[in-house]
Amino acid sequence: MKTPIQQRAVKTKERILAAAIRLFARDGFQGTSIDDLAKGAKVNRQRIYAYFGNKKKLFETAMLEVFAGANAEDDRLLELNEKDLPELTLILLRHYLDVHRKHPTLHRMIGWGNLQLRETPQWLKDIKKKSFIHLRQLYRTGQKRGVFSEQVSFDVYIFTLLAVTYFHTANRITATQTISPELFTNEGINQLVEQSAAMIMQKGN
Amino acid sequence: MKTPIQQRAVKTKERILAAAIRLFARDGFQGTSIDDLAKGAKVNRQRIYAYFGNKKKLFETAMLEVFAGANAEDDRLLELNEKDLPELTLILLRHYLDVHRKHPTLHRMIGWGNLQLRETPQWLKDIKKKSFIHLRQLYRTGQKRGVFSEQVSFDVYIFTLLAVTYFHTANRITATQTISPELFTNEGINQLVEQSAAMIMQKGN
Amino acid sequence: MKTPIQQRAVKTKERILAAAIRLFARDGFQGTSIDDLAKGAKVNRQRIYAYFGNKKKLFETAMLEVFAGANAEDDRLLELNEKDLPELTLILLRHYLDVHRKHPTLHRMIGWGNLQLRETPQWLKDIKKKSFIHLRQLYRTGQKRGVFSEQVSFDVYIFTLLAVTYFHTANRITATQTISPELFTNEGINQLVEQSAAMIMQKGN
Amino acid sequence: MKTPIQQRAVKTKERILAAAIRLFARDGFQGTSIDDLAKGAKVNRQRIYAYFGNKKKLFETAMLEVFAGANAEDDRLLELNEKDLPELTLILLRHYLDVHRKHPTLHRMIGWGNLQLRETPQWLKDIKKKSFIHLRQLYRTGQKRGVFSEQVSFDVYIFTLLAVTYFHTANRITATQTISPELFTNEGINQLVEQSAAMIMQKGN
DNA sequence: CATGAATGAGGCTTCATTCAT
DNA sequence: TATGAATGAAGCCTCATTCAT
Repeated sequence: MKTPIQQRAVKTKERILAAAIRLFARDGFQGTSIDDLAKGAKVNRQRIYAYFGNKKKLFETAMLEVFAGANAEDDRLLELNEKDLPELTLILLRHYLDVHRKHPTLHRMIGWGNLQLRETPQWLKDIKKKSFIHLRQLYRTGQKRGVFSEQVSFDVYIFTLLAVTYFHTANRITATQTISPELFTNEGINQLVEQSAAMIMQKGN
Repeated sequence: MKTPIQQRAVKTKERILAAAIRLFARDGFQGTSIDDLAKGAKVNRQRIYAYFGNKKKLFETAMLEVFAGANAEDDRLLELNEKDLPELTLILLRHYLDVHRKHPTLHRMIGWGNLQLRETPQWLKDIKKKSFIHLRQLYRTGQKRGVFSEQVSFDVYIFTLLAVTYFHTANRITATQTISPELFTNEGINQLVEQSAAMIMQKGN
Repeated sequence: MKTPIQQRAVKTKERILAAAIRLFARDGFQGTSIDDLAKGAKVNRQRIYAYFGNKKKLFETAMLEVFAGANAEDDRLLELNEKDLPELTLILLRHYLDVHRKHPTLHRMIGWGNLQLRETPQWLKDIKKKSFIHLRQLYRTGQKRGVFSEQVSFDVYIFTLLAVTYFHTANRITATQTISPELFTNEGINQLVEQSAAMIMQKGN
Repeated sequence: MKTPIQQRAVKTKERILAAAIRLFARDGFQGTSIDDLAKGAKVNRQRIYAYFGNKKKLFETAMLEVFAGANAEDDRLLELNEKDLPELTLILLRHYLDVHRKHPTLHRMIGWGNLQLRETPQWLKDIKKKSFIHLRQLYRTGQKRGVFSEQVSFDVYIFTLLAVTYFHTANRITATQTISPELFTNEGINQLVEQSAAMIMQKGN
């Protein structure tokens, strides 16, 4: 019994998208050819155009898919509550590092996007909104309780956490040489997380 | 004493390198063609091969040039001394942001490099060494005087500062949407710097 | 008696043929893709192959349809009789211009055909025969009565009329520039018809 | 001793243009591929782009070349004078037929142009102006002397002659079948010319 | 030193057609 | 009857590079 033709198409489309994510993340938009994609997906070149229009649209679809996939992890953050306040920075640093670890294409897509996009894509907007609303409230509570400084806004706080985790993931190659290779060993990562958290949360000290 | 002909050659070579920096930073290695470079430098295509061998070597030369140029700014950091300790974090954040502002190709070259290079280039190795030696000593002094926590190593400290400034510069496009557009206004940048510094240096509070 | 399904098929076939005439006339054989045809007829690509075999056969069918449709207008000429002899040239010029006006795809199909066909298609053979038999007889009568010169054969006479009307219709774009734009205004057309008729029929003058 | 490189380039460019005229005239814009052109000119594909930009520009250049070449023949018409008035129609019909015979690509380029161009190309303008100024004056003289009717403008007169000669050349394939094959034999052409001239110039009869 | 000519490979995309449901 | 999936070839054009002057 053969697979219904529409399901075959779904599989084909998925194969293309999977290959697109893999290859675009690795080699970028310009570094990936339609031929590479077709071979990577084991698909006829023309199928790509049938399903995704052109290379650019496929790239955007792949990018969106990666962002959405990675961002789904942030749902876990909604379960954080006041009990977690003392360790919040540590938890968030570990969480964002973990997201990058689980979604190794994410930082590369962010990188390619920032380098190649001239304008901000609208679909990015609010992608992190849901978790941020929750975290912002939690942070506010933390400020009232003296866990966080009143001087430091939530935006700056979360910006710093995202910066550290992104920078650590994306700039491994240059930072290994320019700063210190030890920060990128397994042990180094732990130290980084703990010391960063201590530095940022030293209010309580 | 150079002959006029040699001087012309130097000018030509400089024009090519300048165009290479400008175009490679903007469009990346794959996004820039030899023709673009030739037109950008107002030079015959063949001159590029005569002076730089091939496209890849020219890219590497351009990258090195950008890194070296930007890094020269760090010499200013050697003048920092113990009097600056209380405001060190603020000073450094401003300095690194300023470097990116003065060398707008830097973060893009770092980005392309991190995405395209498979291995760490050796020449990056000690590029920041000189300023770091000085800063590390200063930081140690700060720790002894209780300005900085003993728990936080210099590597983590400087890593965080570089992360924040790089992230702010390089991820403007995505971060504008996902985090907050206000962090990228002139006023927002000041707030970011001051609050970050406060957060990181709050030991004293 | 046809079943609903068969009627649907007829409608589909007609839609395809109508789209084919429209698109082939406008863009030619090579300029029209099967996809264009399918979209133009709001039909699945495969239907075209089911009904017409392939692109070439569809083109030939469309061409034949246009020629036949336009030629049907010539039945009106059968009603011309000896009373019309003095104005015959005028009548015919107006008639052929009118045919082109009513069948704007005709001259384009003639054009594509003459440019693309290597050999004369057999089905064209006697397409104008019926009206020509009648007109030839009328012309002979005109010659006997001194309306037309004995020196000029019917073939040359009718050839000239067809040439003038076809040239005016088909070569608008080039003739507008090379000869005179005024011949292509509404008023200019009338002048052309009347002066041509006068020129050709000036025997009586 | 080798050919100077610039002369080689000239030869190459000429080969491309010659092939373009031959192939575009035969198969049209869409029917001719860059590969066909490259092979036809025994040239690397890329040379076409180096010298002519793209396919469309090459087509336009070829078209212009054909028109200019054919039009140069019209200089002969400047030598016509009042002595030729009685046979002017005959002379012109023969001349224009001769032009088509010597420039067999002309009518095809006109055909492709009329079918494919949406707007009138500006460069066509005035291409026939020089000879027309002379002929118009001659025709006016003929009218004064009673050789041509005052009723018939020069524009209509010359339009008719061009229509007949173009139609005969371009519509051979369809007209052979629909009108009469005999008009396209050598003898038939003579009859056509003479009878047409007689018909148009019968004023004097 | 500098230029323009030339090349072969590969880029993205669309084509006419056939297959499977 | 009708549809969507799939294919391989070919379309135009640009690429990085080398050659000849």
